[in-house]
Amino acid sequence: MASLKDVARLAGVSTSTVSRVINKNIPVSEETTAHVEKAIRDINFKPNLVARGLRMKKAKLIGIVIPEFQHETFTSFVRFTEEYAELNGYNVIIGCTNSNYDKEERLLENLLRRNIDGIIFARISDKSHTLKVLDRTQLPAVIIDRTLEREDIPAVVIDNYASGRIAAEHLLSLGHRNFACITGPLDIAIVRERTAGFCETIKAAGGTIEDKAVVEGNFKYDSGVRAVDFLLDSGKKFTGIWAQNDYMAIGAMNRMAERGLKVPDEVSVMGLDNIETSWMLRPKLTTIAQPFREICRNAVDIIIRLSQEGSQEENKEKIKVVLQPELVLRETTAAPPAKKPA
Amino acid sequence: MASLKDVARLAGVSTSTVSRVINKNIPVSEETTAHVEKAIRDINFKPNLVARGLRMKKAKLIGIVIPEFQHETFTSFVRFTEEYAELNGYNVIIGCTNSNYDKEERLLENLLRRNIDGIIFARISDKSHTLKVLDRTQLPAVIIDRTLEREDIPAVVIDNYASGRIAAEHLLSLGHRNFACITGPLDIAIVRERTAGFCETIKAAGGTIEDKAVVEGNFKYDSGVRAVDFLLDSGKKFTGIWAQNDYMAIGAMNRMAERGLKVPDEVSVMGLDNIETSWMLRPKLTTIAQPFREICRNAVDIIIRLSQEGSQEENKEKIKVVLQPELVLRETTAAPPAKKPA
DNA sequence: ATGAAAGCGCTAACAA
DNA sequence: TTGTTAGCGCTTTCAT
Repeated sequence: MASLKDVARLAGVSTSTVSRVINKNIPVSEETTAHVEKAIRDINFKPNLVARGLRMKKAKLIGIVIPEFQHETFTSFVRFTEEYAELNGYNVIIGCTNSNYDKEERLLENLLRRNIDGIIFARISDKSHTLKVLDRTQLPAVIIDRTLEREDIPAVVIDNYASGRIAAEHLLSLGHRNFACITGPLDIAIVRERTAGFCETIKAAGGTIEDKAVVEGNFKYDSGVRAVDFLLDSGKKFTGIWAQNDYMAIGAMNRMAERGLKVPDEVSVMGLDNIETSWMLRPKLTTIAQPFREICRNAVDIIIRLSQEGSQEENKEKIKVVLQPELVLRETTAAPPAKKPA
Repeated sequence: MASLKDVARLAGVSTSTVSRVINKNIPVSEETTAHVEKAIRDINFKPNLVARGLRMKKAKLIGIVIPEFQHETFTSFVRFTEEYAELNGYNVIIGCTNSNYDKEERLLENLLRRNIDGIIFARISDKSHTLKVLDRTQLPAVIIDRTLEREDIPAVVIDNYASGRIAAEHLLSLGHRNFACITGPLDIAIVRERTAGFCETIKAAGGTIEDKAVVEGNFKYDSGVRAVDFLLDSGKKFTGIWAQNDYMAIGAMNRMAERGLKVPDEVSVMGLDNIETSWMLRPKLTTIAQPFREICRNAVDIIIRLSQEGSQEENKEKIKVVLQPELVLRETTAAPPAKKPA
């Protein structure tokens, strides 16, 4: 691999001149520029990013840390982060914690030792050790898919209240009056917002959703199954149910089918996320799409901006980007049956 | 962040001594070692990986390049590569080409400029420019999920012939005699192997699979749909069908349902991969599992070994690891109906 | 067993 | 506008 020095020798200039030509930050005469550029082309020179990274303490590298790979939401985050980062000349190091505290710590540490430009976190915990390290190091960081108590870390999220509202409005517009909801873990703020959006919209429209018909899940398939069992076993009446992600919605839907409830004839089901599986099922799941690409675009933008600004202390405005989710109409919602369900 | 120099000063030794203590490659007296280790602990020193990367021309970084994120197979590759790499102290840079030639080139180039230790490719093309670059640079590389014409690049694959055999054997054992198959793109060697495994096993057992009942797909959902349309429209008789990945199998299954064919009562369907969606469907898809974790473990092992050996020219043994797929029995296969299907 | 010094490839003062 | 020099943080001869 050719180095700056090779180019300099070939072009008959100093290495700093070559560096200037490459970085275009300091004026170089047109003539010299031409020579240097020719030399660069001739030996197909590309600056070594490790050397640059050592010198500048950043090297166009972004880290993304996700809690798991099984949920398509997280692979979508990785996908679009990589896509948008690469478009901007950044590469991305990927790390998956599996919600393992130690691994999260190791990951963060290694990323720091690599002089990365910034980190994007999906779903980090409020109490995470990571947050302290982030404070200490001043490393640009963005959190996506949830917010934290402390608001000094930039966040990109969807309008979670709106997602609940959209679900409720759609179901209400079909004529439903009795509802149930399967939430994510209630210690997460966005989950409470989603729930509020759903329940408040329903109540404002005169619909009914009992407290006991709001069942806490954990975003996994099985918790959708269990929630339906609970709802049915305790005799809750509902014709419309919203699960706060697609996996739970699918679990719920399958379970209802097993228990003889027809979707959407007897119960309408909605999810959130719009994962691939949601349209491969029969009936296809009506859901609410998260704008994954937009989320990542914003997150990457923030990292790049922060990293270029340097850590200008004054610049501590709170950054919070809120994006709008969108209804995806498919086959699991319909008007409620004429008479009340069992 | 503390540096080697800080440790050296604190311990009252030279930086080279500290380096030796860390790398344990050159003897250091027990006493000095103790001092240095204490100093390291005291200031919580961790060697900067960028500096090390510059100096050593490798920095415990592995690249993985996939063609897309939509197929769960590829995210699984990323998942387990990261998992196993991290276990060995490596981080991974992820790149997705979207089958875009230019991006593949840029990605490779950037990885090289980062002095990575090696690259894992999923599904690179035979004619790829990348292969030439790989030759030139001597960078450790492994290809997974397909083989290349040229065999000097290490490969980790499943026994694709066996996957076809397993599918056929299962269907035959249920009593099926008439078959169809939806393949991947036939220009890929593993696809031809899978097809051979399936067809040859069927024929050896006295079953029937017409040439025209082997339909070429492209591994995507839609091609499964189209294949079923073709098979049904052209009046092919079959009670057992194998699609060479789960997406096509699901497409096929949904399409058959739409056209009034009951799965598994009238037709048995099998896939390959064992993606998450396959068990969320109803009926759950009977399929063949790829040992994703094992594939990645092997790939990472090879990279690490190759990268540590250095490029010992003599050491050019062909590396090819073949792993066994495994039948996953679920609900889409059953004995064929008593009378022939339409 | 240890230290001094050079250098990986780059950028950024500082001089000229 | 350009070159010289130092240095990012580490490893590795080469001395001692």
